[in-house]
Amino acid sequence: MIDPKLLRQSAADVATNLARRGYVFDADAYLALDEQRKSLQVETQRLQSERNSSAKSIGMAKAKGDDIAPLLAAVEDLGTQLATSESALQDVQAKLTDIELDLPNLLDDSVPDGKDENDNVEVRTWGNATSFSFDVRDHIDLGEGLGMLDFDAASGISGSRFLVMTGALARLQRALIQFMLDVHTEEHGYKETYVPYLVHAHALVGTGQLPKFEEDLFKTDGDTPFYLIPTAEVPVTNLVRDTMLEADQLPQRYTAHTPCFRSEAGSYGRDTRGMVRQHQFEKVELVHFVAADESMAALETLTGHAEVILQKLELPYRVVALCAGDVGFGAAKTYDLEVWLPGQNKYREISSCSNYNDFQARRMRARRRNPDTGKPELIHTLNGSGVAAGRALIAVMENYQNEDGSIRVPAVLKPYMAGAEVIARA
RNA sequence: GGAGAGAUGGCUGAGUGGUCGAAAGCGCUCCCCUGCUAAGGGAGUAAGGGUUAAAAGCCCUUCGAGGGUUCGAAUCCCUCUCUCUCCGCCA
Repeated sequence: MIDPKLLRQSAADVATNLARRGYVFDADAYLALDEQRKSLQVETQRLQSERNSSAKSIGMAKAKGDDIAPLLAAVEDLGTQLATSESALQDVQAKLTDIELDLPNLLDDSVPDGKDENDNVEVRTWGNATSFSFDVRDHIDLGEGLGMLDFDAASGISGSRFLVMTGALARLQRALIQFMLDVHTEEHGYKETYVPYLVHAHALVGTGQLPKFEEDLFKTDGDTPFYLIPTAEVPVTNLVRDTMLEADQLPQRYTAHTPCFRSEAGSYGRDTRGMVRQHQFEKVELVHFVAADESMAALETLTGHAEVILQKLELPYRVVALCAGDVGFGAAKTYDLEVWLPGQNKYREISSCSNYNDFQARRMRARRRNPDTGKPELIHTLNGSGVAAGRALIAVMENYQNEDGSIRVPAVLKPYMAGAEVIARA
């Protein structure tokens, strides 16, 4: 959520910033609504004040034993007036809140202009596109050739966008997850966490998936439904909801491995083949909680931590700065890591690292006490994939393939694969 | 699933219809005292919002959330969420 005070004072500037995303913020309509709110609030508060003082004098009169009947008569109409005024105020405030929850975050000035992913800016590359002396296969051919990847079985159980893996391939994904968690906890100072995969709506409002993106989520039945998490970002970031942190408790870094569940509504026809886009996938997530003035530096650090994973796996990748039109709803700035996939002959997103600044913190009421002023202030939150395990598995399969369809095990994963060098058809 | 008890400020915890935004303690800030340290004494210390150019001041809201009763609700009633205890079941 954008600071409502900023919206009121600089609505035009906010509209200009959001226009870079292609988002139309009707500043005049908002300000007109806010004017309504203001006059209703002044009137409501005047009536409330009147009620409070009369209630107080009735209380004192009663304590003295005086007759309170005339006092009661004097405030006869006040109740209904107040009720009318209060409910009108509530209506307007609800409308304002709806607008505010719908507004994406302000973009950082360093975000490049652009409409969609074609306008993203390459920041750096690492490694060279893997070269082969034979015709490369994609991960589907490789996995099915090994007899370890079965989309037919999965669709029989759950339909499209699910997969079944068996044997060494299933283990390879587990190895990737273990490896990533170990690097982040042992080398990058993250605290490993285990979190719920089913969450209440308010947690998703806190991180920004609700109320706007309900159709992207899976939801259980019942009066108080659960939502399946679309990313570990949701439960992990909500660790600081409604907290007041002391200065020495920041920064904090958390990592978690969770499955992620996404309905992929609206992505019909995209990546229908293979395991690139699934309803259920595994991911290792990184989350930072930092003081306000540290978040931009933290974004660089966080991105670097995700990059280390790809470097250790010796997978070629590039870092792109997302352009204004491609930055996600709650983020102020985002770097994507794109890994080289020989099977598609292009780079594909494997990690997305974002600085949310105070956008999520405001929704969650996550604050720290400023040691200089003694006053509470919103913290900043960041998160990034470190990295998506399903897509990392694809990248390993395709980049480490042999001519006979077997797959070499990356050096750093061998300890997690009982020392196996190669995955071959059994 | 059944029965019960709870949710109060940064934290612990009093408060069961009126002058209660809320005792006390802890923590924190400032000051004093003590030749170090430990300890002691005093004062201050919730958040969000409105009014304002800004501040001061004044006002409003907030005692888990939402409704209700009342002139008046932390306190009474209803619903929900969460926590704890006991029973049952269970990986």
